[in-house]
Amino acid sequence: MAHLTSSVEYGIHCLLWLVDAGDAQPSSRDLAELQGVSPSFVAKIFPKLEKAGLVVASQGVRGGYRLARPPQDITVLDIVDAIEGPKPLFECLEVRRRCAVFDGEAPAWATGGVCAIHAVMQRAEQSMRDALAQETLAGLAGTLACKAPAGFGSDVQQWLSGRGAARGAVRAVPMTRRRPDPSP
Amino acid sequence: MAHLTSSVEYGIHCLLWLVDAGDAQPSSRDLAELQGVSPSFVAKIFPKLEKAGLVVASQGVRGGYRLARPPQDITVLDIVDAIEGPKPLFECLEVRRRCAVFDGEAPAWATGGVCAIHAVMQRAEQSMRDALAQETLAGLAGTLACKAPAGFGSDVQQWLSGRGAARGAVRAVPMTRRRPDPSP
DNA sequence: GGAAATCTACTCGGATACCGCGTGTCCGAGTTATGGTGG
DNA sequence: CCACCATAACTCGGACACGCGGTATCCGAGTAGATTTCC
Repeated sequence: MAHLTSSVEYGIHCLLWLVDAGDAQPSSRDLAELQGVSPSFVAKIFPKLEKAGLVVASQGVRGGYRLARPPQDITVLDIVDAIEGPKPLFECLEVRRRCAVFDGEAPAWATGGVCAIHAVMQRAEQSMRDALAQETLAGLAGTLACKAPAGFGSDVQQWLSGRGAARGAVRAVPMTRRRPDPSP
Repeated sequence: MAHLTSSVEYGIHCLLWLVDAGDAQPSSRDLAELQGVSPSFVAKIFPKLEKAGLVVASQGVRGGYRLARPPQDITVLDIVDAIEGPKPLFECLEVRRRCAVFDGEAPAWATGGVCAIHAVMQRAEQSMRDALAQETLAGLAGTLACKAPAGFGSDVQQWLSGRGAARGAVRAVPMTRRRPDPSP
């Protein structure tokens, strides 16, 4: 985890819409246009969520994504790790080894164990991870549901269902099958 | 604060050397060469520490830096904020306002208060900041002093004092003052 | 001998290039529903 | 009426540019100390 990027923000917002999506399987494009953000960019995020086992993908014209687990079993930390990868908050450069007083060879007492500064950073990172792990998708969705008026959830469901039903329903060009050649 | 950069690591290491520097005022160059890192880069970090009131600078050939406060009054969080500036861990893009269901104008219930996702990130950041604020320069220095053998501290002091005494002591070119023109 | 003047080396401090990562976009491979076609 | 098949649109998934922030470097302004010179 480096610093929390906008990819993480998009990912969490998308997964929140999936919590109440019902039987619809919104595509990454549906979710992007529902939120007014770049469809290409959202499409780049979802493969990471799928590899981490947070969502499952369906192929084809009616395909899309749905949550792989109940929302109460998905923490914000899971999402952050899935999108940003295992990058630590702090990378120790082992400056302590290069002290000029050592004359080229660092003694064992200087290189043993974890660098004290590194240890502080690791504790801080662990505190942050603990805080992120305490919040689940279900909890976030509940908070949002309390703020929204009663009919909003079904409005969104209708919007998504309408998008899904419209896929491939209208063919721009009517089918013009080339007839088998009737003559010699 | 974004992600903890190597500037922060260099800064903390330098300040730790200053804790036990005694009366010597090491220059940024001294501290860099003591640790085997780029003097130019270290020289770029210290002005930030000075503006934040963590160190005081002395000009001139025997100039250098010393701590502005007792080391027990300088926390790791102070150093991180001084070097990285006030950047937050997470910048909310206010995606919630752009929901397509709203048709261009977001209702008040959607924009009021703090975004739920943003709130989670703020809590996580606060946990990290609390962890960083619990550790002081004095605490870190004590941990390191326990690891090092008895004579190490005075060895470093001698190294720094030697550097300081050598400054400007040997003139490469002896002074050749141009005499006032004696005759017209 | 004492004091002023001068010079040097060193310091801090900010302005300037290089590079990697994140953001954003595009295009190809694969799959499913569709609608016509023939038996 | 039913089974089959070719088509097309849509999906996912990865490969390709652009821009910004961090890393690293260099150079100028200013000052304290050391040396020299004069009274």
